[in-house]
Amino acid sequence: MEPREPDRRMELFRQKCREKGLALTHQRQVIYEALSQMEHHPSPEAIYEVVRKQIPSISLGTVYKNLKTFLDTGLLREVSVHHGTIRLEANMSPHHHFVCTQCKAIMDLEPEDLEPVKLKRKPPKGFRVQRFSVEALGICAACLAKSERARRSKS
Amino acid sequence: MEPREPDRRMELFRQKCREKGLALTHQRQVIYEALSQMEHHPSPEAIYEVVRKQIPSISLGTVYKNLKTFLDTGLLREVSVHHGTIRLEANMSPHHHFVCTQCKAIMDLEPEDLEPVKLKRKPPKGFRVQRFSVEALGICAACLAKSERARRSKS
DNA sequence: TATTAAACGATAATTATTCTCCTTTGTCAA
DNA sequence: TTGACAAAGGAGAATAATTATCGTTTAATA
Ligand SMILES: [Mn+2]
Ligand SMILES: [Mn+2]
Ligand SMILES: [Zn+2]
Ligand SMILES: [Zn+2]
Repeated sequence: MEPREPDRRMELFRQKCREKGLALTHQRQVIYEALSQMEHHPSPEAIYEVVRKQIPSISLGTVYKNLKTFLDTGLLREVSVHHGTIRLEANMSPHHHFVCTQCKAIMDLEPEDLEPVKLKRKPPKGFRVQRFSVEALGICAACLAKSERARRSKS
Repeated sequence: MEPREPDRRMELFRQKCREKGLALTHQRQVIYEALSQMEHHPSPEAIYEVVRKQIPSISLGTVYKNLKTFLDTGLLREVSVHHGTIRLEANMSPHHHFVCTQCKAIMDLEPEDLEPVKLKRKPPKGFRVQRFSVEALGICAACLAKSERARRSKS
């Protein structure tokens, strides 16, 4: 992300790990630093290829495990909101979606229910925008009720 | 999609198949009809489970093959834009993305470069929206150049 | 410095998807 | 109608992405 100040970024990372009770392993630091220097929103494999140059013995499993841990503790963000199985629809009219991040339920969001999406500036050099996809991410009624119930039974 | 007029919908489907030179098999019609009656933006597995009730001998491979064919011919839409491998980033500040649908390249779209995203109406009953994800889908400069070159060498 | 839970590495297992290959079926011309 | 043939289907193997298992190593901390 910030190309300058890598030391500060890593110091924040170490602090966050301490806060969350995560052991500060060499692997974790190299994985996090590699990802934060990559501008391309990489896949685990792509991160693995970079990290391997510094720790040739690291395993792909370790990369996956730590990326998951980092996601769970809010150190990283998943760009690909639906990266699981493909989801399809026959409704070809332009529209958007509500997506429950827990159960992956998808509901329609009609374009007339949304303020028009519009760029204020030009896209990156040479990029041709064809359409916008808007997703309202959140929690559906069913999942909300479920987590309510869980919370109540604990207290 | 339209709960009424299933006959009209299927007639349009058959016409589209003829146009595109796709054989009108029983399997294809059942798959398409099943999907267009499902409101839930299903996965191939979910479609398979429904279709199996009408054609118990159908194979999952056939479902996958035809969904792909339908996507290629513009009969269906893929809701999950990035359904491949997971993509990550360390940049936790709220922002959006440009996504090349060919090579899956992802570039940042800063929120100040976009008109604010806002719902005009309430979300579906009980749904709690946490954030919006906006993706400007299109073709990146590199892929555009590549397809230009391909087109030119053909003519 | 010794203890110990957490993390690592190797590898097996799982899941989603695609491919291969042989059989069946839809299309189209006669 | 029917016959030829390419397209499509079915079974199952193969591949890709991800997760789980388990014995070994390491970071935390007393
Ligand atoms: Mn939809
Ligand atoms: Mn980004
Ligand atoms: Zn839900
Ligand atoms: Zn591209």
